[in-house]
Amino acid sequence: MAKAYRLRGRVWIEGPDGTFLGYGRVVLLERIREHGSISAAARSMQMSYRHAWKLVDSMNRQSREVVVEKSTGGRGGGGAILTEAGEKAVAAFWAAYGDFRDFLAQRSRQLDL
Amino acid sequence: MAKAYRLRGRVWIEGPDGTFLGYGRVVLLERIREHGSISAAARSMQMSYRHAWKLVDSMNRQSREVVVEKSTGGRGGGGAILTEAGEKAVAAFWAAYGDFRDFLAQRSRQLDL
DNA sequence: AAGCGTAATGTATCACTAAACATAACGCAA
DNA sequence: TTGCGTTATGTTTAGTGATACATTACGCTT
Repeated sequence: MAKAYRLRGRVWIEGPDGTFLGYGRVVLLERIREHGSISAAARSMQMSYRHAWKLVDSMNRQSREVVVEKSTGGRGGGGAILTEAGEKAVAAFWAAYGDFRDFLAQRSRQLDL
Repeated sequence: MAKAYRLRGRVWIEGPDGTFLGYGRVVLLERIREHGSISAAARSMQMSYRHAWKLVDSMNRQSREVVVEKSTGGRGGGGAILTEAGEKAVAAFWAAYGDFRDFLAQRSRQLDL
């Protein structure tokens, strides 16, 4: 039996200005949908708010329609919600990601070294 | 027409001790085959000798049979050659890499955002 | 014995990214 | 008007990996 080699990798969706969606970004979007705010989403995944905010800003700037709508002040201090466009982006990424996982698994089996 | 999004990514072959082969490592192996030494190979791709040596060492330690045979001293100061096992490893990586390129191209076309 | 170009390593510096801090602005509620 | 939790940003501080330097070992050639 061969040494346990396997094919691994990463994929992301890129726009004209660099990375638009990657694994971490998509998880962040889902956490925002779940928690209703960028700060709570960041906390839930041990990410600094600063970093999370920048990622959301990057995604919003690269998307035709914003993926996250933010509000400041008010009851609870404000918050953020995932838009329809955001939902669609998340789904598109997971679809590609799932196929990629399949590709890696299949190709790992074919490795002969 | 949609904004020009595309799927991008990276793949590598991983062993029990981390990365075994990646794009840069395989190019390095090919340069070693071409130039006959680690130092000349490193120079040819603007890589520091230090780094190139570490990569070769990592690959050799992770492979059942070494991928590069090195000799020190002697006429020309020594050198390095790609072994048969090395050739096989290079070929295996390019095969997976080529399929991955196809996968990305195909999936990029299917992206609807 | 001396010289050459390479392998082999240790140490230090630089570059880039992520994380940590530190505030300000905002708008509703009490 | 004060307080609260969030968005919004600037600044500073690690942490990581690549790069640069510096040195030794090696073995053939002349």
